[in-house]
Amino acid sequence: MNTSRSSLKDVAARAGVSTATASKALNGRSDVSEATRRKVHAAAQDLDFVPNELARSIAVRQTGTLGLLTHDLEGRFSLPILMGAEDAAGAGQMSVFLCDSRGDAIREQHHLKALASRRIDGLIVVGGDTDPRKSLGRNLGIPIVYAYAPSTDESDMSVIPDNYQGGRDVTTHLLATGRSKIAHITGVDYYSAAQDRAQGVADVLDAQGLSLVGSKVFFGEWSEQWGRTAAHALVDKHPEVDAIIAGSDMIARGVLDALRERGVDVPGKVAVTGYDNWQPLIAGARPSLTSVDMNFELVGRRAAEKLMGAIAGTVEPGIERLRSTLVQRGSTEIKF
Amino acid sequence: MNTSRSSLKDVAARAGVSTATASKALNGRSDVSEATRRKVHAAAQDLDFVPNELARSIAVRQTGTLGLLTHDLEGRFSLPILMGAEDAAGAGQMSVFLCDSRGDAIREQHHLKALASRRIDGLIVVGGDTDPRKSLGRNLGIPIVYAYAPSTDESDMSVIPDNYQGGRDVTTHLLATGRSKIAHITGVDYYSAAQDRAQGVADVLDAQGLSLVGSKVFFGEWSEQWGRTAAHALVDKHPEVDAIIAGSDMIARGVLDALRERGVDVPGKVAVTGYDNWQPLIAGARPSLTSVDMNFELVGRRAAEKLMGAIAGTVEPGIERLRSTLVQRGSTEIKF
DNA sequence: GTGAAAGCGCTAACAA
DNA sequence: TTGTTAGCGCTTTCAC
Repeated sequence: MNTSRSSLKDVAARAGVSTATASKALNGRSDVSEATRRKVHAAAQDLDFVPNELARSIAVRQTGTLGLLTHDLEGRFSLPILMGAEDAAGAGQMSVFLCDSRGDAIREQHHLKALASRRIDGLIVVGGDTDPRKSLGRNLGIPIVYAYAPSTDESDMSVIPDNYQGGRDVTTHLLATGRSKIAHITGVDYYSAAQDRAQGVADVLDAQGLSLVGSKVFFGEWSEQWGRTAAHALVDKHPEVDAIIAGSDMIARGVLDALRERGVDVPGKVAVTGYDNWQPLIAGARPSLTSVDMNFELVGRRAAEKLMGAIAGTVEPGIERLRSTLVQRGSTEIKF
Repeated sequence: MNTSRSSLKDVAARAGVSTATASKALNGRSDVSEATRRKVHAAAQDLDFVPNELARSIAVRQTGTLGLLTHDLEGRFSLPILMGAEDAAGAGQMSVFLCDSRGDAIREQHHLKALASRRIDGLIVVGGDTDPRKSLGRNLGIPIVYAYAPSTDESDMSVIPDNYQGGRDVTTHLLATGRSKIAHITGVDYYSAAQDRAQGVADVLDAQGLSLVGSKVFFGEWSEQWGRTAAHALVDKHPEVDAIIAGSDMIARGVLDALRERGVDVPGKVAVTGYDNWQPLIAGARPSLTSVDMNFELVGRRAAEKLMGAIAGTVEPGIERLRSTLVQRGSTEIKF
C-alpha cells in the first residue's frame, strides 16, 4: 500500500542520522560505521524507499541513462539491438530507453529534444536500413553511436554488421559443399547491404576462378515475389545452376517456392541460402533454410560498450564491422 | 559547438532578468510583458538553452514520462503499440520510453526499479502473449495499464484486441461470400486468443444453424508446418470444405501451401483467411491473404489515453476490448 | 564516523 | 510585471 514517496530525509529521520550519513550508507561509501549502515538500510527497507534518480542525476550531473533512437518500422533489428545494449549497459548499472522516429525527421527532432532535456548520457541511433545516414553532428553535447546503419561522417562512431564478410562466408560454405554453379538473387541494387554482400560473393568466386551463373547479380526487390520470379527465370535459362544465394530470407522463401513448383530438389539438385536468419520466415521453410545471422544483439552490445567508453572519455571513431554468423541448415546439405 | 549546458540562470543573466521571470517567460505564463518574453527567448536561443527536465520534474513532481515495459521478444506488437502510445502521449507533451524484459521476471523487476526511481508518471505493460498476466499490484505508486495481455485483476485497467469479435467478423465475411462448409485451423488450445477467436467463429456458425467442418476446432501450434499438416488432413477427410479460417497468418501460409500442392484452387474452391495482418507474411502470400488486423496502434493509443486519464485522476478499471478490422484480399474473393 | 551547509536547475508562492 | 525566497531530493565538501 506504499506509494514509494518516502525520501532520503524520511529514511535518515527513521534511522536517527543525518541525510548526509544516510546517503553515504545507502551508496556504500566506506566512511560509515557498520552499525549505522545497518540502521539506515533497515529504515530504507521499512519505508520502501526508492531513491529519486532525478535528484541524484541533477546533483551528480549524470543520469545513468542511454537513449536508443530507432528508425526501424518493424522492430526487426531494433529490438535485438536494444536487448544487446541493455545487456552491456545493465552490467554498468545504466538503463536504456528506446523511442521510435518511424523514419520521420520531425519525430526524430522531437525525440532528440525530449532525450536531450532529460539529459541522457549517450545515444545510440539505429538506422531504418543499412545505408549510411546523415550524422547528427556534435551539437547534442553527448556521445552518439550509430548502429546498423553507419554515419556518413567518418569521425562518428558506427557499429554495423559486416555484410561483405557475410557474403563471403555463405559462398565459401557453398563451395565447401561441392557447389560451383552459383547464382545470386538479391534485393534493391542501390542498397549498400545488397552491394556489400554481392561483393563478398563475387570475391570468393573470383579467387576460385569461378563466376556467377548468369554472369551477373540478379538485383530486384526484397520480396518473396521477386525470389520466385527470378528463380523461375534462372532455372529456365540456366538449368545447370546448383546453388542460389538469396539476399534475404524473404527472397529465399520465394526461391524455395519456385524450385518446389519446378520439381527441383533442394538441396539435392540446388542448394539455397538466405540472409537475416529471421525466425518467422526460417521456421516454416522447406527444407529448413541455411542463413546468415547478423548478430544484432552483438551489434547492440558493442554499440553500448563504445558509447559507455566515449562517456568515460575514450572515443573510437570510425566504422566497426561485426562478424556475422552462418547458420547451416537443411537447404545446403550435401546429398549422397 | 555548444554542449547545451547553459542553465536558466545563464539565460536570465543574459536577458537581464531574474530566473523566476525567465522561467515564466519560457513557460508561456501570462504575467510577463511581451518585451521581456522576447528578450528571454532571444537569450535562450543564443545560448542554445535546453531546459533541464530533471530539475523541472523534481520541482513539479511530475516527469512527463510514460514507461512501456514489454515482454514481446520480436517486437511484433510492442513496436506498433509504442507508436500508438507515442501519438497519444505526444499530443499531451509526454514522452514514452520502452524497455524490454524479454519475458524474464528478473529483468522485469530490474526495469520496474529503474523506471520507478526515474519517477515515471505511469506505466504500460505489454504482455508477451495474449493470456492474462499477473497484476503488478499497486505498490509502484503510479497508474498502470495492461495492453495486449490483460491483467488477471479486474480492478486493473487493461486494453486488448477483441479476439472474439475478430473471429465473428471473419466468419460473417465468409458466409457473405457464399461459403458454408467452414473449417477452423488454429494454434495452441490453451491460448486465450485461440479460444476467443474460435468462440467467435462458433457463435456465428451456430446462429446460422451451421457447424464446423470436422465438427471441431483443429488446435495445434502457431506454425506454418501445422497449417500444412492440418490442411492436408482436412482435404483428405473433408473434401467438401469451402473455407478455412486460420488462427494466424503463419498458419494460413501453411494452409495455402498445402492447398496449392493439392491443386485446390484458392479462392475458387476454398477460401482462406489469416489473422494478424502481418505484412512480412501477408506480402508474399499467393493469393494475397484476407486477414484480421488487431489495430495495435489503436491499442497503444487507448492504453496511453487511459493512462493519462488515470494520472489526471480518472481511473476506468476493467478490460477494454478494441475492435479488430477485417482486411479483405484475394484469398476470399467470390469466384463466378 | 558524522552532520551542517551549500548547491545541482528549476518552479512557486508571495512581496514589492 | 518583476524579483526574492524557499523549496524539490539528493550529493558533497568540510568542519567537528
